[in-house]
Amino acid sequence: MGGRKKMWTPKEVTALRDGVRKYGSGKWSGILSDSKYGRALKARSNVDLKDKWRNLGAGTFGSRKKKVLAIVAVANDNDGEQEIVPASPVNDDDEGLFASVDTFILEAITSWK
Amino acid sequence: MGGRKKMWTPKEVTALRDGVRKYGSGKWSGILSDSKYGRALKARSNVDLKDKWRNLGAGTFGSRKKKVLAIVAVANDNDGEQEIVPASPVNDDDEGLFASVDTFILEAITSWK
DNA sequence: CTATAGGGATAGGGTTTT
DNA sequence: TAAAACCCTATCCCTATA
Repeated sequence: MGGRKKMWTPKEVTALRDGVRKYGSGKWSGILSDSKYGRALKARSNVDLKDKWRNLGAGTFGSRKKKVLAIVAVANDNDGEQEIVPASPVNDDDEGLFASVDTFILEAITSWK
Repeated sequence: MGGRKKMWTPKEVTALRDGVRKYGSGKWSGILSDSKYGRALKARSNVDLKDKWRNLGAGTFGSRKKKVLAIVAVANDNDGEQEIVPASPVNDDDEGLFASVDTFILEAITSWK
């Protein structure tokens, strides 16, 4: 029995949230029947949508303002070994560049936990 | 606060093994409901059974083996924009690049101490 | 038969204790 | 440091109801 739990991807969550905005909470089959959202949710059943929506509402994902928790990068050291290191802006001018990375990682974190 | 941990007795382990032999791995509540095995496992919950079966190392269930570290890199593209790219092959599916990179980042963060 | 809501169970990662 | 026991919870299952 491998991989019983299929974690929701940010893409799927977005499709679900957009679907609920259009059809309303509880219209799971309707959302799946919509080509725009159903395509991204192909691997999910109407019950799956219901369960995920319940979890989103009870949890902290919500619509709150998100905070950056961490920025990481992978670098090669002198021995050619790859390692994960904290990545932060070198100076103020770099903040703009890292902003998009922050958002990217933040989306990953919030969808993960 | 002493004695928080209740070590499993040989009698309990035997009941668990016999129960799994009859009902199968994953049927924890079923095992507890069976008078033959549930009696010896009265002090254990279904989650306890799951946890014990896992650290008994039985089969492929609940392997604690660590996943291969996913690697990502932060790079500058031709326009000078910063972006995160996979540093190892991505298994292409219909989720697209975003979902794949997202997974890499999640695993990187998970492994990051 | 199809669909949703709600309660319950399981899988897998994380944490604590020995 | 390792291993056993325990905790957290996203995901999945069962079933009453319409």
